[in-house]
Amino acid sequence: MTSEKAENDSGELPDIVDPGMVGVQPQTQRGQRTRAALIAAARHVFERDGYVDSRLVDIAAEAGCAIGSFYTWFDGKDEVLAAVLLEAQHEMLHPGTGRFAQSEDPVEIIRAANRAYLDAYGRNARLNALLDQVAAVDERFRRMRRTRADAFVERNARAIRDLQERGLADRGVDPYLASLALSGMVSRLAQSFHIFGLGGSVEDVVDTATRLWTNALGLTTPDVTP
Amino acid sequence: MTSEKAENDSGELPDIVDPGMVGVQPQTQRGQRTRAALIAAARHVFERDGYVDSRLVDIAAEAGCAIGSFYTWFDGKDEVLAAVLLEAQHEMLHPGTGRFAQSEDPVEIIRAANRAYLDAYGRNARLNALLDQVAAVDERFRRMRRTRADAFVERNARAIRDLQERGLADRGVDPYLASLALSGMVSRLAQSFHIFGLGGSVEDVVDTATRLWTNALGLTTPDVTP
Amino acid sequence: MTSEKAENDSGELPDIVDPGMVGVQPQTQRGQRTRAALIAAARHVFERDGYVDSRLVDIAAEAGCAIGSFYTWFDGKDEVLAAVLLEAQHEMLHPGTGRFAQSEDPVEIIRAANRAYLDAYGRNARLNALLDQVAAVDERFRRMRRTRADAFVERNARAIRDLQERGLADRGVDPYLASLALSGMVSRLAQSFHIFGLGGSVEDVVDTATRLWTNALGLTTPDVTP
Amino acid sequence: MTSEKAENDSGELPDIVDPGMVGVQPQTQRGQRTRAALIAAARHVFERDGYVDSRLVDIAAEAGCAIGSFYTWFDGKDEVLAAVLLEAQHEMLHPGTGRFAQSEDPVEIIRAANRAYLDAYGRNARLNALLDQVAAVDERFRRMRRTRADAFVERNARAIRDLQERGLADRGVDPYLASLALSGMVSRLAQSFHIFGLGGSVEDVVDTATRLWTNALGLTTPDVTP
DNA sequence: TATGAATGAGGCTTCATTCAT
DNA sequence: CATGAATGAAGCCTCATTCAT
Repeated sequence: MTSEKAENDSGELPDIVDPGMVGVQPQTQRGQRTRAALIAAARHVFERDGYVDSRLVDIAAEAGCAIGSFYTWFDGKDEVLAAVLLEAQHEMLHPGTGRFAQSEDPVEIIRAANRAYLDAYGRNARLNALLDQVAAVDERFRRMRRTRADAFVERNARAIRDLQERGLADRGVDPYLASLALSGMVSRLAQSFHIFGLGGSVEDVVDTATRLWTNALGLTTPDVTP
Repeated sequence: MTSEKAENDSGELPDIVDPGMVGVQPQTQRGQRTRAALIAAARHVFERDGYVDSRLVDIAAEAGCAIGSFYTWFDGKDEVLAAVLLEAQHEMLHPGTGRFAQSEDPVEIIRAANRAYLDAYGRNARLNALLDQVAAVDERFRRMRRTRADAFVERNARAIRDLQERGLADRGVDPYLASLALSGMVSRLAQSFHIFGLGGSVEDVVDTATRLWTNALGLTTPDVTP
Repeated sequence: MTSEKAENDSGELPDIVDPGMVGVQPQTQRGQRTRAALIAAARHVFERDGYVDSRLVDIAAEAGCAIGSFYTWFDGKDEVLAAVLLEAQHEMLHPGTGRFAQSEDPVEIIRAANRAYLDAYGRNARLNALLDQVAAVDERFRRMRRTRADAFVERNARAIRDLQERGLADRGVDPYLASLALSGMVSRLAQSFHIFGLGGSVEDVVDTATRLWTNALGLTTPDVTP
Repeated sequence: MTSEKAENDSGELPDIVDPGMVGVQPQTQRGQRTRAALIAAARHVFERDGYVDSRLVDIAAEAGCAIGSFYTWFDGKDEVLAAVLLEAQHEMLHPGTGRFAQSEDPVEIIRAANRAYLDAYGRNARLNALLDQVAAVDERFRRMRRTRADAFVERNARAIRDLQERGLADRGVDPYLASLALSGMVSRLAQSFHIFGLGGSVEDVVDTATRLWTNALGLTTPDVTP
């Protein structure tokens, strides 16, 4: 487990953004409003123009306040971005598999997790693309993305190890490496689907991902009869 | 060859960079030298500072020529980058699976392809990271990366379809989607290994990738005996 | 007393800071406290950061009050500075030579005055440096410093004239010019000693200053025997 | 001797400004001209507006070039100032006592030195004031001023020691401290005269300075007859 | 009185691009 | 072809000051 905060018993994933990184906290309602407006405006502008090409002037204008007010709450572009990501991280980290988790069938659990991941990715598609962009440019956000990815990889690695121990999954693969590979596979599919505009239905993608995942682990028997 | 997906008979992958994008061709030896020095310098500076944070001034300095000379050969930063990528694209597109391709065993062919991909990725790791970075910022390079990725996906999709038709691979998955997923999986592993510094040996990664890939397609029988 | 050179009968030196320049006088105890805290904080911040580089925000923070409260009491940075100097001016103007003044020996009187000056300068060294800094930037404080310097020059000029009239000091020099020169000399020594960190003991400096001063006026006989 | 470069045999004072501090050296005549124009313009603007209140825009405008060109040659305001001072330092360090130096009479030598100092100070009065201002704000220039002052103090200290050894000057004072005091005295007079607008003629000031200086060292016999 | 958020003019700085030699 | 100086639009950021609560 490389993430900073240990995962709790309920299977929650740890937070990613260091809250100390996100600027000053307002002490009045008015400040609250302005700061929130700035974060919303920043998300909008970032998603529209990209991080690199965005301008603080536009963010302030979109938030309906002066540029100086921006600096009342944030130290710069990177700090609002951190705040934007902090706001979005709950949604992005907890895809909400809960509703399907009651099933006993590992395959169904995996299918549910994949569908949840794809959905959550879609709801924050532009923000995910943004994080990719900014991670390519700024070390701090690269770490942030890495931490987020690790959270999923670790969780899935545990699940795989569990299946292996129960004699359900192929013991010929290292659970961590396998998780890294398969989690990456799903993440890539999500990217292709939601960002690059891969055609087809979500269900097809979920099905394929699940089939490959379970085949790979030996949970299902591939149909290879000629 | 500028078409995105065409492939010639010899099994070659298509070129990615539009040659019309890479600047002026020198008429003299002196020009030849300057232009080549600029490309080498650009690659060096890009890999060191990243595309966004690099400065033409540094590239010219590294190449040992004046900034004016840069504009003799290229129209701007993006054009040198295109030239840099053009120079590297052969290496990046043709990992050189040839030596193992003679084997009849599909598993060995896949293993060889995975190893070749990982090696090639490693030899151009920083350039790959660079392409990721720049793709996040510039549409044209996004397309370029996409084209490159597509080349692999298409090739692998054909291979999968072939295996399915020969009754060797699981018919339950769409060959294109499966290729997209599995190619992405290997690409992610390469990224983790060469860029993010995942521990372990290349062989472990190759083994895991191959095992998962072949399991997923039903080419191998996973070991799940309790 | 705002006149520049007037001196009252008791031999006191005139006040330097125009009381009309130092802001609003509080009507309540609470106001009293806040205002005093601001002055103390301002002195602290000014001495730490210098006048030019200091920020009102820091002064307010140091005083433990909001920036708005600052403007309740002062109109700006210059006004607090004036208040700071007003608080310190008594100490700076009246070095307290009294204890030695009873001596009849002119040399001893001069020595006592020099020692008193040096001591007083030291007790307010940082504030003196601050006044120098601010005088270089703001005409009003330049005048203030000038007035303060003049007070000493005038007093010493009278003393020199007195010694000349009593046949004890060299009549070949203009008393005012001589006072300007010798007062400046001692002031510079104080600066060197307390601000620039000249080595040596205070006594050495006092001795040298006194010897040179009295030699220069012919009060003592220099030792020049080979 | 605390200055960086040792004084040469001919009695020259060492340079003060570190030439490595003054920006880029032009490689063409055109660059030469622009850079020189910027230095001249900077001196003009600094002397008119003071260092703190001066704006780079004004300097560039005065030099007749774009603001970007300023940054071609200097890294910022401080660097031009260093260049300005470097240009002026020869004049300020070598007042040119030569014409009177042939006299054997120590008193006449001192008088000549004082007159030369006062003249040189006057020719660069505004620059001296500027240096004072900036020294109050920036450590680097404080050191520069200090070095310059030290050069004079050291030179005069040597002269005093020499006179003492020849049995001409009061042995009761430490030569370095005495030089510090007397050099400071003359410097203060120059300041009063040229910057603060002290009335009277230069000759009067020179006479007083010389009389006090020589009295102080015992080179002359003060007139104290009642 | 005290608070703390809002304001915005104005300075600084960067660097891709142009151009005269 | 090469050179290197000139250009200036465009962002960033600061902080004294104002103002509503």
